[in-house]
Amino acid sequence: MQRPTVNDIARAAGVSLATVDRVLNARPGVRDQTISRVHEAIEKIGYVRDVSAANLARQRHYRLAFVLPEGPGQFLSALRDAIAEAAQRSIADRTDITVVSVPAHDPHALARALNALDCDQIDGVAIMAPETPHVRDAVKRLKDGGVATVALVSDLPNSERDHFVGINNVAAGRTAAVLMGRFLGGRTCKVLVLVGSMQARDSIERRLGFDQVMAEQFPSVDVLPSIEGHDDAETIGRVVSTALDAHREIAGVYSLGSGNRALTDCLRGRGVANDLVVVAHELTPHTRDALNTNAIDAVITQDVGHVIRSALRVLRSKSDGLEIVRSQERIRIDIVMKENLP
Amino acid sequence: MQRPTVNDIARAAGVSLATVDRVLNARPGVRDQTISRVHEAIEKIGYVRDVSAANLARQRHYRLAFVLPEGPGQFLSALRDAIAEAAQRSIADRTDITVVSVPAHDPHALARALNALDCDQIDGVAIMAPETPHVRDAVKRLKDGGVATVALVSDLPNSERDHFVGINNVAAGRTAAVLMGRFLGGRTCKVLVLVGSMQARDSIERRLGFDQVMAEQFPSVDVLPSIEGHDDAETIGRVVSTALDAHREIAGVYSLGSGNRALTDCLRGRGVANDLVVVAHELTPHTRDALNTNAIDAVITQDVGHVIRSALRVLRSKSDGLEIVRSQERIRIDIVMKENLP
DNA sequence: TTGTAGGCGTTATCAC
DNA sequence: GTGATAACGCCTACAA
Repeated sequence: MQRPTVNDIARAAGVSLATVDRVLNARPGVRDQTISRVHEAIEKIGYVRDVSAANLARQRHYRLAFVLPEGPGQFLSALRDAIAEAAQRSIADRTDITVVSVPAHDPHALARALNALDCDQIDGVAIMAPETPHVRDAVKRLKDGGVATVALVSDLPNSERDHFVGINNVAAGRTAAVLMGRFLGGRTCKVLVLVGSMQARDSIERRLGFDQVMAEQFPSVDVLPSIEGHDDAETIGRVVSTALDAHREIAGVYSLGSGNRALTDCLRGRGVANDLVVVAHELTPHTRDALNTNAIDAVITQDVGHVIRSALRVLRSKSDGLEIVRSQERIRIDIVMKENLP
Repeated sequence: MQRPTVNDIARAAGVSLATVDRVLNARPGVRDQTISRVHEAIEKIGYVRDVSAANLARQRHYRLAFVLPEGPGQFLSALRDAIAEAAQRSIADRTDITVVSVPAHDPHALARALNALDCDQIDGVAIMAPETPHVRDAVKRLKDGGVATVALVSDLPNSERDHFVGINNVAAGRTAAVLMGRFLGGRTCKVLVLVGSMQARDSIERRLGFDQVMAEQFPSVDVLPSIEGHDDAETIGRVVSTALDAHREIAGVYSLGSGNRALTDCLRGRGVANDLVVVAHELTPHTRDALNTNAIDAVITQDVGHVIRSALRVLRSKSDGLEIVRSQERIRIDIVMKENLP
């Protein structure tokens, strides 16, 4: 009652191992008649290829790289941690993972880093970066060099990446809006929107989705123009305070980038943290803590572990020329509140 | 620049392959001195065992079984589908999966099915069933027979199961309550609670968590006693209608079991589907559809794919006597609304 | 067009 | 205690 092997096929079809292998791997040099005989045997005894054994024999190793922006930020550290953990596990799985860090907000350094990747030394790359012409060119070079490429967290829609691993940010913004609107409970009021920088496409998309839903479903809420915090604690404190002073009717804050620590500090400092409805993105130690203390009401996030594991699966499949199961690689938009904190 | 193998260790330590293997697998019959010599070599050249090769040589096969209640129900079908998909993928992974269906609500049939499992023919079992003394005994028998056992979706806290794969239902109920309370927006009103049968421990726990939060945070909402639908469409329609007639102030419905199809049909029939705040459990084609048509406002769910894959990982690890990474096996409480529908 | 033989990294069964 | 040596299921020269 063992699982059938290539030997069983060979015997059943009355041919040799090599012929079976040629058929299995669709290699040339076999008569059509023999091919069908082998296929029949495969069907009949229900053969399923043992992938590990195949990879072992093939000496297949996957050399993958992650290109990430440098800098702090708890989301990035979480991503790095997830990569480190995956790398640890993957080493037993004939997969070597390298992390390339590039200075943030430096398109040229990014392009240099991407162009420094040797297509012959690498099977796949996951890139987290804003899209620029340089990046597009670099991705094209990788593709031409036969390297599988995925965009990570932030899509590169106009580049020839093989896949995007991350959430739909318009939908994420819409989700934030529904929570905000419903938590505000139909009040006539204003909502502050805090953003890192207006440039980032993620922020633009989230804001877009947020505005759509607020306009459609919660017309009594006035969504103020975005204020930019530039990922800087002091700046965030200042602009948020200024806005709160200017608009007394503010009942909610939507934070769609990083800088949640500075935001909640500011709100706590003014003693309004528990009164305002605050919706933020990305589950980090800070936002987790803020949920626990009711300074943030809901967090929209994506599971970084899933993101990384999906990227790895996709890169391996693509570099083998296999198709992926798209449904399985869809990253979910998670809603986290104090009560369902993982 | 290849990855080091057992041969490299053998050469570096000046011993044979067999000795290296004995050390690697902690088998007896090696001098302490030799052991440390080998360990040093392993450290020095940074060896990591190739799991696929090991499994290949070991001829290890995992024979796992899922014991599930019979009957319809979209959650169960989703679970079955997920198992089928996992089985499909696992066949290439030396794992054979069997599904055992037992009549629902029949403790003796369940016990018989569990006792029919041959401990020598099976490595692990995942059980989805209510806990009874018979089940406890059956689980004990499996454990004594060296079979790994996990409880699936519904815990068996007093049995000697190795692990529970599923969500904390008290927390799930609390999550439902926060959404319900906040979506009701501070109104003074009543909430209907619909349950399949009051017996199921999942339902009891969810109701418990729900009541906790409603009492603590939303005292203006009156949560009515549970009404039982017994998973029967007609019954559900009747009891829900009766309750709605009896209490005009009902503004929300919490459905904590199955029967969501009948519930939404009833609400739609009365034309109140869009006015009431409805929170339900488990994402199925019906609840998905109801979210899209605004008949349900939020669904608390768990990813069945994750549940099954986690169960498989845990069963494999446990049957190898390995410890699991608990954090990685934690199933999340997912909140799904129309806007973040996967 | 087909077959033979050896090897991938690990484990297991023998001898010594 | 230790070491050859033959599997495991598959792939790939090289022969025929």
